[in-house]
Amino acid sequence: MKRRERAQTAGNGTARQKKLPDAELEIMQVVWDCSCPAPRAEVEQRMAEVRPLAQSTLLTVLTRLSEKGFLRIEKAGRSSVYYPLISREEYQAGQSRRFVDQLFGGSIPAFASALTASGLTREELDELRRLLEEDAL
Amino acid sequence: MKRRERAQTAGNGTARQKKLPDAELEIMQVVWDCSCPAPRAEVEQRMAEVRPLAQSTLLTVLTRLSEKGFLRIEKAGRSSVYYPLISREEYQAGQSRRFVDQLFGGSIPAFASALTASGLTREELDELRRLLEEDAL
DNA sequence: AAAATTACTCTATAGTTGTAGTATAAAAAT
DNA sequence: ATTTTTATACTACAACTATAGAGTAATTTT
Repeated sequence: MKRRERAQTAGNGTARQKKLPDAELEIMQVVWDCSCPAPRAEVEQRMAEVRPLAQSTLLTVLTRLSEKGFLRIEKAGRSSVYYPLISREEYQAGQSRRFVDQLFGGSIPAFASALTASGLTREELDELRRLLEEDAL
Repeated sequence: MKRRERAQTAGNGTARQKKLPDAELEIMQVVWDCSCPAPRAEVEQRMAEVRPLAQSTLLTVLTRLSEKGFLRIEKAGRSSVYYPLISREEYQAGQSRRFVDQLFGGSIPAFASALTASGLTREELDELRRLLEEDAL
């Protein structure tokens, strides 16, 4: 059984944005937290604070992220730097859409109920409502 | 490297609810759509409408779902019926929480922006806001 | 220049997911 | 009782994920 070839883009476009597995997302988040481009040392250091991983593991995952088109790895002097090829915000937006579609079949009422029951506090829900209102302007 | 044993519960509780992979979620959705308990024939038929799969594939995934504690499989006469051990609403609520935490680090403003930029229409966003307001009562 | 350090690549392995062929056992039909 | 049908279980396997050890090449230190 052959499966899909890896998209080289990872970008959004009209096609469905691919979901990153947990470990890859975690590391992508760290890269997004870093300066851009992100020097290897900074990625490594921040990662160590979040969740210690063998260096080779981190490097392996970064390579995968670049194969999937989420990062570009570039040599800067002796060491590497990492350019995110999709912004955190783009990824978050794309995944939000996917989430509503996949889990709720696009139903906004179902989504709203789930948020209400999700364990978010009343304050957080109020804040969300308020921010949606602002953003609507 | 040994990895975590499968939780037998799948329920919510305080512990983090495990995320189902795409194929399993798709089938779980079909089961939720069925009468409860869901007769095998009904599951099979509805699944065929959504996305045709070899019968053995469907059965394999259903078995996995039961191993993960999301379903109970029971014999009813000659054939099986499936009891969801977690409701669709519980699952949706748990995953919503996980989503906000994992992707936005719990940040409501980031979540709100992502929704705004997600491609949901203005009407859908308004509806969401309205429903959150209602639910807050 | 030899030794040590650094930075990375290659290789490896166990577990997960997606998908399905084949065997087996029970029941129904002839 | 034999054949056919059903219903399910067992087995399989390739791609994907999580994780890391070991090797290698370049750079710095002594």
